[in-house]
Amino acid sequence: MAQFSDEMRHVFDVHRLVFRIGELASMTQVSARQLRYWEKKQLIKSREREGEQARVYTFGTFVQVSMIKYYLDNGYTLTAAAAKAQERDSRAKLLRRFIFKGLRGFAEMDGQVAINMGAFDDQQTLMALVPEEGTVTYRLVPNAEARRLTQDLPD
DNA sequence: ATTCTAACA
DNA sequence: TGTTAGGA
Repeated sequence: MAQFSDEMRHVFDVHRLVFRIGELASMTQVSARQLRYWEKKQLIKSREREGEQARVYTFGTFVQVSMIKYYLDNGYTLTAAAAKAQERDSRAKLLRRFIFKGLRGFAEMDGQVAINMGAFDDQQTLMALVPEEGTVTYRLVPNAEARRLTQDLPD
């Protein structure tokens, strides 16, 4: 069993899932022309291979392009679609932080238990105020204040 | 075979 | 945005 895991580990390493422009184009139904154009508009990124000139895209970019394509197909302009995709990505990252470490940070705000949900942006942290009964509310506080208020739970 | 940039019948 | 030229 351990041997299977060792041998198959590389299969699940997303860092190995990189694509060239033709592959990404067929995967997402977004033309190579569009991919180059979107990159020029700073909507997506590609990294260069050492010694090569051909673009290399990561799995994350594949997801990003897929999202932009989705919103594009639903009537959004390119710029708006990219913004939507970025927003979705931010929410996903926030949710992931919450799932993996959000429950470790607790604080008390206004006499209520609050969960530190992680950095919302460069300056603010999202706190979820959880009353004993009723609706959970959310508040953005400066990162420094969130750090001061939050008490990490022991492992 | 595939990708690159620049340019447009 | 598509497509094509001309080079790597």
